Amino acid sequence: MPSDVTVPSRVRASDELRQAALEQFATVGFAASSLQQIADHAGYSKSSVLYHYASKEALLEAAIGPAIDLLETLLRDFVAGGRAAAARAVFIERFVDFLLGNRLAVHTFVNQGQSLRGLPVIERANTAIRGLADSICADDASLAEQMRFGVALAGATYMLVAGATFLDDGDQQFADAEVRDALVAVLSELLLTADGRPTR
Amino acid sequence: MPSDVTVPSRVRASDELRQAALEQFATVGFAASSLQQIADHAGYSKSSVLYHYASKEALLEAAIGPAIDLLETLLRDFVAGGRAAAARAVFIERFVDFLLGNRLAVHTFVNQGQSLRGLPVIERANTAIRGLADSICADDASLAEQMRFGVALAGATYMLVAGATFLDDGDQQFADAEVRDALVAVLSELLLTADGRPTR
DNA sequence: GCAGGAGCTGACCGATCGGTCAATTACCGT
DNA sequence: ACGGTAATTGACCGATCGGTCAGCTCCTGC
Repeated sequence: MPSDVTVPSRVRASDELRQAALEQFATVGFAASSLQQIADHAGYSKSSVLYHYASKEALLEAAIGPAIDLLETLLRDFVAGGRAAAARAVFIERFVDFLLGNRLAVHTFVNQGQSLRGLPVIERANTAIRGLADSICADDASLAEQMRFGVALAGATYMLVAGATFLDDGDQQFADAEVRDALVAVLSELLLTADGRPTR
Repeated sequence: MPSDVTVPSRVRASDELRQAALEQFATVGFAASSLQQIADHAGYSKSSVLYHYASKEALLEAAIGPAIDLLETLLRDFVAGGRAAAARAVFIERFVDFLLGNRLAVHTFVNQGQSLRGLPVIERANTAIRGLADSICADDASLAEQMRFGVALAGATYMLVAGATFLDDGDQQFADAEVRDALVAVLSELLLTADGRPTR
Protein backbone atom coordinates (compact mmCIF):
# COMPACT_ATOMS: atom_id res chain seq x y z
CA MET A 1 0.00 0.00 0.00
CA PRO A 2 2.36 2.68 -1.22
CA SER A 3 -0.01 5.48 -2.03
CA ASP A 4 -3.48 5.90 -0.68
CA VAL A 5 -3.91 9.61 -1.16
CA THR A 6 -4.36 10.52 -4.83
CA VAL A 7 -1.83 9.10 -7.20
CA PRO A 8 -0.80 12.07 -9.34
CA SER A 9 0.19 9.83 -12.23
CA ARG A 10 -2.87 10.53 -14.36
CA VAL A 11 -5.64 13.11 -14.21
CA ARG A 12 -8.77 11.78 -12.61
CA ALA A 13 -11.82 11.58 -14.81
CA SER A 14 -14.04 13.04 -12.12
CA ASP A 15 -11.81 16.11 -11.99
CA GLU A 16 -11.93 16.58 -15.74
CA LEU A 17 -15.68 16.27 -15.68
CA ARG A 18 -16.00 18.68 -12.77
CA GLN A 19 -13.85 21.26 -14.51
CA ALA A 20 -15.73 20.92 -17.79
CA ALA A 21 -19.01 21.26 -15.94
CA LEU A 22 -17.80 24.37 -14.13
CA GLU A 23 -16.86 26.00 -17.41
CA GLN A 24 -20.22 25.16 -18.92
CA PHE A 25 -22.16 26.35 -15.87
CA ALA A 26 -20.28 29.64 -15.83
CA THR A 27 -20.47 30.38 -19.53
CA VAL A 28 -23.88 29.18 -20.64
CA GLY A 29 -25.63 28.75 -17.31
CA PHE A 30 -26.69 25.74 -15.27
CA ALA A 31 -30.09 25.32 -16.85
CA ALA A 32 -28.73 25.60 -20.38
CA SER A 33 -25.88 23.19 -19.72
CA SER A 34 -26.83 19.67 -20.68
CA LEU A 35 -25.05 16.62 -19.37
CA GLN A 36 -24.41 15.69 -22.97
CA GLN A 37 -22.57 18.94 -23.67
CA ILE A 38 -20.50 18.60 -20.51
CA ALA A 39 -19.62 15.02 -21.39
CA ASP A 40 -18.67 15.96 -24.95
CA HIS A 41 -16.60 18.89 -23.75
CA ALA A 42 -14.65 16.62 -21.40
CA GLY A 43 -14.34 13.74 -23.85
CA TYR A 44 -16.58 11.28 -22.05
CA SER A 45 -20.09 9.96 -22.47
CA LYS A 46 -23.14 11.23 -20.68
CA SER A 47 -23.34 7.98 -18.75
CA SER A 48 -19.85 8.53 -17.39
CA VAL A 49 -20.89 11.86 -15.98
CA LEU A 50 -23.73 10.20 -14.12
CA TYR A 51 -21.40 7.47 -12.97
CA HIS A 52 -19.09 9.92 -11.20
CA TYR A 53 -21.82 12.29 -10.05
CA ALA A 54 -25.22 11.11 -8.97
CA SER A 55 -27.08 13.94 -10.67
CA LYS A 56 -26.65 17.23 -12.44
CA GLU A 57 -27.22 18.98 -9.13
CA ALA A 58 -24.48 16.92 -7.45
CA LEU A 59 -22.18 18.01 -10.26
CA LEU A 60 -22.98 21.63 -9.52
CA GLU A 61 -22.27 21.04 -5.85
CA ALA A 62 -18.90 19.54 -6.67
CA ALA A 63 -18.09 22.39 -9.05
CA ILE A 64 -18.87 25.39 -6.86
CA GLY A 65 -18.97 23.92 -3.35
CA PRO A 66 -15.27 24.39 -2.59
CA ALA A 67 -15.39 28.05 -3.58
CA ILE A 68 -18.35 28.58 -1.28
CA ASP A 69 -16.37 26.97 1.53
CA LEU A 70 -13.58 29.46 0.94
CA LEU A 71 -16.04 32.34 0.94
CA GLU A 72 -17.50 31.16 4.23
CA THR A 73 -14.04 30.97 5.76
CA LEU A 74 -13.26 34.45 4.47
CA LEU A 75 -16.44 35.73 6.05
CA ARG A 76 -15.84 33.94 9.36
CA ASP A 77 -12.35 35.35 9.67
CA PHE A 78 -13.52 38.86 8.88
CA VAL A 79 -16.30 38.75 11.42
CA ALA A 80 -13.89 37.51 14.06
CA GLY A 81 -11.32 40.17 13.23
CA GLY A 82 -13.51 43.21 13.67
CA ARG A 83 -14.57 45.97 11.30
CA ALA A 84 -11.75 48.44 11.83
CA ALA A 85 -10.21 50.07 8.79
CA ALA A 86 -7.09 47.91 9.01
CA ALA A 87 -9.15 44.73 9.14
CA ARG A 88 -11.15 45.96 6.19
CA ALA A 89 -7.97 46.50 4.22
CA VAL A 90 -6.85 42.95 4.87
CA PHE A 91 -10.27 41.67 3.95
CA ILE A 92 -10.29 43.57 0.67
CA GLU A 93 -7.07 41.93 -0.44
CA ARG A 94 -8.21 38.49 0.56
CA PHE A 95 -11.54 39.04 -1.14
CA VAL A 96 -9.95 40.10 -4.41
CA ASP A 97 -7.61 37.13 -4.27
CA PHE A 98 -10.58 34.90 -3.68
CA LEU A 99 -12.32 36.34 -6.72
CA LEU A 100 -9.24 35.91 -8.87
CA GLY A 101 -8.78 32.32 -7.78
CA ASN A 102 -12.38 31.26 -8.21
CA ARG A 103 -13.67 33.25 -11.14
CA LEU A 104 -15.79 30.56 -12.73
CA ALA A 105 -17.36 29.32 -9.53
CA VAL A 106 -18.11 32.83 -8.30
CA HIS A 107 -19.52 33.77 -11.66
CA THR A 108 -21.81 30.79 -11.46
CA PHE A 109 -23.33 31.32 -8.03
CA VAL A 110 -23.40 35.11 -8.17
CA ASN A 111 -24.93 35.34 -11.60
CA GLN A 112 -27.39 32.50 -11.11
CA GLY A 113 -27.92 32.64 -7.36
CA GLN A 114 -31.34 34.05 -7.96
CA SER A 115 -32.60 31.87 -10.76
CA LEU A 116 -31.37 28.65 -9.13
CA ARG A 117 -32.98 29.36 -5.79
CA GLY A 118 -34.06 26.07 -4.29
CA LEU A 119 -30.90 24.09 -4.87
CA PRO A 120 -29.21 23.53 -1.48
CA VAL A 121 -25.74 24.48 -2.66
CA ILE A 122 -27.07 27.72 -4.13
CA GLU A 123 -28.88 28.53 -0.91
CA ARG A 124 -25.60 28.09 0.89
CA ALA A 125 -23.93 30.54 -1.51
CA ASN A 126 -26.69 33.08 -1.12
CA THR A 127 -26.50 32.81 2.65
CA ALA A 128 -22.77 33.44 2.54
CA ILE A 129 -23.23 36.49 0.33
CA ARG A 130 -25.89 37.87 2.62
CA GLY A 131 -23.66 37.29 5.63
CA LEU A 132 -20.88 39.12 3.86
CA ALA A 133 -23.08 42.12 3.25
CA ASP A 134 -24.43 42.18 6.80
CA SER A 135 -21.01 41.87 8.37
CA ILE A 136 -19.45 44.78 6.54
CA CYS A 137 -22.48 46.99 6.56
CA ALA A 138 -23.88 47.62 10.02
CA ASP A 139 -27.64 47.52 10.27
CA ASP A 140 -27.89 51.20 11.11
CA ALA A 141 -25.73 52.23 8.20
CA SER A 142 -27.08 54.83 5.86
CA LEU A 143 -28.51 53.78 2.54
CA ALA A 144 -25.63 55.51 0.79
CA GLU A 145 -23.19 53.42 2.77
CA GLN A 146 -25.01 50.23 1.93
CA MET A 147 -24.94 51.30 -1.69
CA ARG A 148 -21.21 51.93 -1.48
CA PHE A 149 -20.67 48.45 -0.17
CA GLY A 150 -22.94 46.84 -2.70
CA VAL A 151 -21.48 48.69 -5.64
CA ALA A 152 -17.97 47.82 -4.52
CA LEU A 153 -18.45 44.10 -4.03
CA ALA A 154 -20.87 43.54 -6.85
CA GLY A 155 -18.86 45.72 -9.20
CA ALA A 156 -15.60 44.02 -8.32
CA THR A 157 -17.15 40.63 -8.71
CA TYR A 158 -18.64 41.45 -12.06
CA MET A 159 -15.45 43.03 -13.32
CA LEU A 160 -13.40 39.95 -12.62
CA VAL A 161 -15.98 37.45 -13.53
CA ALA A 162 -17.90 38.68 -16.53
CA GLY A 163 -15.65 41.62 -17.19
CA ALA A 164 -14.93 40.59 -20.75
CA THR A 165 -17.93 42.57 -21.85
CA PHE A 166 -16.80 45.80 -20.22
CA LEU A 167 -13.07 45.55 -20.40
CA ASP A 168 -11.10 45.83 -23.60
CA ASP A 169 -10.66 42.29 -24.65
CA GLY A 170 -9.39 43.49 -27.98
CA ASP A 171 -5.90 43.54 -26.63
CA GLN A 172 -5.21 40.49 -24.62
CA GLN A 173 -5.96 39.90 -20.98
CA PHE A 174 -4.21 42.06 -18.45
CA ALA A 175 -1.89 40.29 -16.09
CA ASP A 176 -3.69 39.09 -13.01
CA ALA A 177 -1.25 40.95 -10.76
CA GLU A 178 -2.07 44.22 -12.49
CA VAL A 179 -5.79 43.64 -12.25
CA ARG A 180 -5.46 42.69 -8.63
CA ASP A 181 -3.63 45.88 -7.68
CA ALA A 182 -6.00 48.12 -9.61
CA LEU A 183 -9.03 46.46 -8.11
CA VAL A 184 -7.67 46.60 -4.58
CA ALA A 185 -7.04 50.31 -5.09
CA VAL A 186 -10.58 51.01 -6.26
CA LEU A 187 -12.16 48.97 -3.49
CA SER A 188 -10.01 50.63 -0.83
CA GLU A 189 -11.05 53.97 -2.24
CA LEU A 190 -14.68 53.00 -1.82
CA LEU A 191 -14.69 51.08 1.43
CA LEU A 192 -11.89 52.55 3.52
CA THR A 193 -11.96 56.31 3.13
CA ALA A 194 -15.71 56.89 3.51
CA ASP A 195 -16.87 60.45 3.81
CA GLY A 196 -17.03 60.82 7.55
CA ARG A 197 -17.17 57.44 9.29
CA PRO A 198 -14.10 55.34 8.66
CA THR A 199 -14.63 52.85 11.47
CA ARG A 200 -18.33 52.63 11.68
CA MET B 1 -62.33 55.85 -38.30
CA PRO B 2 -62.20 57.18 -34.80
CA SER B 3 -59.17 55.47 -33.35
CA ASP B 4 -56.42 53.80 -35.26
CA VAL B 5 -53.63 54.07 -32.75
CA THR B 6 -54.06 51.69 -29.81
CA VAL B 7 -57.43 51.70 -28.21
CA PRO B 8 -56.70 51.86 -24.46
CA SER B 9 -59.97 50.18 -23.57
CA ARG B 10 -58.51 46.78 -22.75
CA VAL B 11 -55.02 45.48 -22.17
CA ARG B 12 -53.52 43.90 -25.21
CA ALA B 13 -52.73 40.21 -24.99
CA SER B 14 -49.37 40.72 -26.63
CA ASP B 15 -48.43 43.20 -23.92
CA GLU B 16 -49.43 40.83 -21.16
CA LEU B 17 -47.43 38.07 -22.74
CA ARG B 18 -44.43 40.31 -23.28
CA GLN B 19 -44.49 41.42 -19.64
CA ALA B 20 -44.85 37.87 -18.35
CA ALA B 21 -42.00 36.78 -20.58
CA LEU B 22 -39.79 39.61 -19.35
CA GLU B 23 -40.39 38.61 -15.75
CA GLN B 24 -39.58 35.00 -16.50
CA PHE B 25 -36.45 35.84 -18.49
CA ALA B 26 -35.16 38.08 -15.71
CA THR B 27 -35.91 35.77 -12.80
CA VAL B 28 -35.19 32.26 -14.08
CA GLY B 29 -33.24 33.04 -17.25
CA PHE B 30 -34.03 32.80 -20.94
CA ALA B 31 -32.93 29.21 -21.39
CA ALA B 32 -34.83 28.01 -18.34
CA SER B 33 -38.01 29.89 -19.28
CA SER B 34 -40.34 27.68 -21.27
CA LEU B 35 -43.09 29.03 -23.49
CA GLN B 36 -45.47 26.93 -21.43
CA GLN B 37 -44.47 28.65 -18.19
CA ILE B 38 -44.75 32.08 -19.78
CA ALA B 39 -48.17 31.25 -21.18
CA ASP B 40 -49.39 29.90 -17.84
CA HIS B 41 -48.07 32.92 -16.00
CA ALA B 42 -49.94 35.25 -18.34
CA GLY B 43 -53.11 33.18 -18.45
CA TYR B 44 -52.89 32.08 -22.06
CA SER B 45 -51.95 28.91 -23.89
CA LYS B 46 -48.57 28.17 -25.38
CA SER B 47 -50.07 28.43 -28.86
CA SER B 48 -51.21 31.95 -28.16
CA VAL B 49 -47.69 32.98 -27.32
CA LEU B 50 -46.49 31.68 -30.67
CA TYR B 51 -49.38 33.42 -32.39
CA HIS B 52 -48.32 36.85 -31.12
CA TYR B 53 -44.59 36.20 -31.36
CA ALA B 54 -43.04 34.14 -34.10
CA SER B 55 -40.56 32.44 -31.79
CA LYS B 56 -39.10 32.45 -28.32
CA GLU B 57 -36.29 34.59 -29.63
CA ALA B 58 -38.75 37.12 -31.07
CA LEU B 59 -40.36 37.28 -27.65
CA LEU B 60 -37.01 38.11 -26.11
CA GLU B 61 -36.48 40.80 -28.70
CA ALA B 62 -39.86 42.35 -27.88
CA ALA B 63 -39.16 42.12 -24.15
CA ILE B 64 -35.72 43.74 -23.97
CA GLY B 65 -35.42 45.53 -27.33
CA PRO B 66 -36.99 48.82 -26.18
CA ALA B 67 -34.64 49.04 -23.20
CA ILE B 68 -31.67 48.52 -25.50
CA ASP B 69 -32.96 51.32 -27.71
CA LEU B 70 -33.01 53.62 -24.70
CA LEU B 71 -29.50 52.60 -23.74
CA GLU B 72 -28.28 53.31 -27.26
CA THR B 73 -29.88 56.75 -27.15
CA LEU B 74 -28.30 57.40 -23.78
CA LEU B 75 -24.94 56.42 -25.18
CA ARG B 76 -25.34 58.50 -28.35
CA ASP B 77 -26.26 61.60 -26.37
CA PHE B 78 -23.35 61.16 -24.03
CA VAL B 79 -20.86 60.73 -26.84
CA ALA B 80 -22.20 63.86 -28.53
CA GLY B 81 -22.06 65.86 -25.32
CA GLY B 82 -18.42 65.34 -24.50
CA ARG B 83 -16.69 63.81 -21.51
CA ALA B 84 -16.37 66.85 -19.27
CA ALA B 85 -17.21 66.44 -15.61
CA ALA B 86 -20.50 68.28 -16.00
CA ALA B 87 -21.55 66.04 -18.86
CA ARG B 88 -20.59 63.03 -16.81
CA ALA B 89 -22.78 64.20 -13.97
CA VAL B 90 -25.77 64.49 -16.27
CA PHE B 91 -25.03 61.11 -17.71
CA ILE B 92 -24.85 59.48 -14.29
CA GLU B 93 -28.33 60.67 -13.41
CA ARG B 94 -29.77 59.59 -16.71
CA PHE B 95 -28.06 56.25 -16.41
CA VAL B 96 -29.43 55.59 -12.94
CA ASP B 97 -32.90 56.59 -14.07
CA PHE B 98 -32.55 54.24 -16.99
CA LEU B 99 -31.62 51.42 -14.66
CA LEU B 100 -34.52 52.17 -12.35
CA GLY B 101 -36.99 52.26 -15.21
CA ASN B 102 -35.80 49.11 -16.92
CA ARG B 103 -34.71 46.81 -14.14
CA LEU B 104 -35.98 43.58 -15.56
CA ALA B 105 -34.77 44.15 -19.09
CA VAL B 106 -31.34 45.31 -17.94
CA HIS B 107 -31.10 42.38 -15.59
CA THR B 108 -31.83 40.07 -18.48
CA PHE B 109 -29.29 41.30 -20.99
CA VAL B 110 -26.57 42.15 -18.50
CA ASN B 111 -26.78 38.90 -16.60
CA GLN B 112 -27.20 36.70 -19.64
CA GLY B 113 -25.42 38.75 -22.27
CA GLN B 114 -22.62 36.27 -22.22
CA SER B 115 -24.48 33.01 -22.18
CA LEU B 116 -26.91 34.07 -24.90
CA ARG B 117 -24.21 35.22 -27.29
CA GLY B 118 -25.38 34.56 -30.80
CA LEU B 119 -28.90 35.96 -30.54
CA PRO B 120 -29.03 39.21 -32.56
CA VAL B 121 -30.83 41.20 -29.89
CA ILE B 122 -28.24 40.14 -27.31
CA GLU B 123 -25.41 41.10 -29.61
CA ARG B 124 -27.00 44.51 -29.90
CA ALA B 125 -27.09 44.83 -26.13
CA ASN B 126 -23.49 43.74 -25.75
CA THR B 127 -22.42 46.21 -28.42
CA ALA B 128 -24.18 49.00 -26.57
CA ILE B 129 -22.52 48.06 -23.30
CA ARG B 130 -19.14 47.95 -24.94
CA GLY B 131 -19.76 51.32 -26.53
CA LEU B 132 -20.69 52.69 -23.15
CA ALA B 133 -17.47 51.48 -21.62
CA ASP B 134 -15.33 52.80 -24.47
CA SER B 135 -16.98 56.21 -24.50
CA ILE B 136 -16.45 56.94 -20.82
CA CYS B 137 -13.08 55.32 -20.54
CA ALA B 138 -10.58 56.67 -23.02
CA ASP B 139 -8.34 54.09 -24.62
CA ASP B 140 -5.24 55.43 -22.95
CA ALA B 141 -6.79 55.41 -19.49
CA SER B 142 -4.95 53.61 -16.75
CA LEU B 143 -6.10 50.19 -15.70
CA ALA B 144 -7.18 51.61 -12.36
CA GLU B 145 -9.39 54.10 -14.14
CA GLN B 146 -10.95 51.40 -16.28
CA MET B 147 -11.56 49.43 -13.12
CA ARG B 148 -13.18 52.41 -11.49
CA PHE B 149 -15.56 52.73 -14.39
CA GLY B 150 -16.30 49.06 -14.55
CA VAL B 151 -16.91 48.70 -10.84
CA ALA B 152 -19.18 51.74 -10.86
CA LEU B 153 -21.42 50.73 -13.74
CA ALA B 154 -21.43 47.03 -13.09
CA GLY B 155 -21.91 47.55 -9.38
CA ALA B 156 -24.71 50.04 -9.84
CA THR B 157 -26.42 47.78 -12.33
CA TYR B 158 -26.17 44.77 -10.10
CA MET B 159 -27.35 46.68 -7.04
CA LEU B 160 -30.51 47.83 -8.75
CA VAL B 161 -31.16 44.71 -10.66
CA ALA B 162 -30.24 41.74 -8.54
CA GLY B 163 -29.66 43.68 -5.38
CA ALA B 164 -32.13 41.64 -3.39
CA THR B 165 -29.33 39.29 -2.47
CA PHE B 166 -27.05 42.01 -1.10
CA LEU B 167 -29.49 44.54 0.21
CA ASP B 168 -31.58 44.01 3.29
CA ASP B 169 -34.82 42.74 1.92
CA GLY B 170 -35.88 41.89 5.42
CA ASP B 171 -37.38 45.29 5.83
CA GLN B 172 -39.28 46.27 2.77
CA GLN B 173 -37.94 47.87 -0.36
CA PHE B 174 -36.47 51.33 -0.09
CA ALA B 175 -38.25 54.04 -1.97
CA ASP B 176 -36.95 54.39 -5.49
CA ALA B 177 -36.19 58.07 -4.92
CA GLU B 178 -33.98 57.24 -1.96
CA VAL B 179 -32.16 54.54 -3.85
CA ARG B 180 -31.71 56.84 -6.80
CA ASP B 181 -30.12 59.59 -4.73
CA ALA B 182 -27.83 57.24 -2.86
CA LEU B 183 -26.70 55.56 -6.05
CA VAL B 184 -26.10 58.84 -7.84
CA ALA B 185 -23.97 59.93 -4.90
CA VAL B 186 -21.82 56.82 -4.95
CA LEU B 187 -21.36 56.90 -8.71
CA SER B 188 -20.45 60.58 -8.66
CA GLU B 189 -17.93 59.82 -5.95
CA LEU B 190 -16.35 57.21 -8.20
CA LEU B 191 -16.56 58.76 -11.63
CA LEU B 192 -16.35 62.52 -11.09
CA THR B 193 -13.71 63.21 -8.49
CA ALA B 194 -11.00 60.92 -9.88
CA ASP B 195 -7.60 61.19 -8.34
CA GLY B 196 -5.97 63.62 -10.72
CA ARG B 197 -7.72 63.63 -14.09
CA PRO B 198 -11.27 64.87 -13.91
CA THR B 199 -11.65 65.66 -17.62
CA ARG B 200 -9.61 63.00 -19.25
C1' DG C 1 -5.54 -18.08 -14.60
C1' DC C 2 -9.20 -16.22 -12.91
C1' DA C 3 -12.76 -13.91 -9.97
C1' DG C 4 -14.27 -9.39 -9.21
C1' DG C 5 -14.72 -4.70 -8.94
C1' DA C 6 -14.00 -0.04 -11.07
C1' DG C 7 -14.63 2.66 -15.10
C1' DC C 8 -17.15 3.49 -19.00
C1' DT C 9 -20.68 3.13 -22.50
C1' DG C 10 -25.06 2.58 -25.67
C1' DA C 11 -29.77 1.67 -25.47
C1' DC C 12 -33.63 3.10 -23.55
C1' DC C 13 -37.34 5.68 -20.54
C1' DG C 14 -40.86 9.31 -19.59
C1' DA C 15 -41.08 14.17 -19.64
C1' DT C 16 -40.64 18.44 -21.70
C1' DC C 17 -38.75 21.40 -25.05
C1' DG C 18 -39.80 24.92 -29.27
C1' DG C 19 -42.65 24.98 -33.02
C1' DT C 20 -46.55 23.66 -36.72
C1' DC C 21 -51.21 23.13 -38.03
C1' DA C 22 -56.08 22.72 -38.43
C1' DA C 23 -60.13 23.75 -36.13
C1' DT C 24 -62.93 26.64 -33.26
C1' DT C 25 -64.56 30.89 -31.30
C1' DA C 26 -65.46 35.87 -31.08
C1' DC C 27 -66.11 40.00 -33.18
C1' DC C 28 -66.49 43.21 -37.03
C1' DG C 29 -68.48 46.01 -41.14
C1' DT C 30 -71.91 45.64 -44.35
C1' DA D 1 -78.09 37.81 -41.25
C1' DC D 2 -73.79 36.92 -43.02
C1' DG D 3 -68.84 36.69 -44.65
C1' DG D 4 -64.28 37.47 -43.11
C1' DT D 5 -60.65 38.30 -40.20
C1' DA D 6 -58.32 38.27 -35.78
C1' DA D 7 -57.62 35.61 -31.63
C1' DT D 8 -57.24 31.42 -29.29
C1' DT D 9 -56.65 26.66 -28.54
C1' DG D 10 -55.56 21.39 -28.39
C1' DA D 11 -53.40 17.86 -30.86
C1' DC D 12 -49.32 16.67 -32.59
C1' DC D 13 -44.17 16.56 -34.25
C1' DG D 14 -39.13 15.59 -33.81
C1' DA D 15 -35.51 16.71 -30.72
C1' DT D 16 -33.49 16.83 -26.45
C1' DC D 17 -33.68 16.77 -21.57
C1' DG D 18 -32.07 14.19 -16.88
C1' DG D 19 -31.75 9.71 -15.38
C1' DT D 20 -31.74 4.21 -15.26
C1' DC D 21 -29.84 -0.11 -16.46
C1' DA D 22 -27.46 -3.97 -18.34
C1' DG D 23 -23.41 -5.06 -20.34
C1' DC D 24 -18.68 -4.22 -21.91
C1' DT D 25 -13.56 -3.70 -21.12
C1' DC D 26 -9.92 -3.36 -18.33
C1' DC D 27 -6.83 -3.88 -14.37
C1' DT D 28 -5.57 -6.03 -10.07
C1' DG D 29 -5.08 -9.29 -6.01
C1' DC D 30 -4.81 -13.91 -5.14
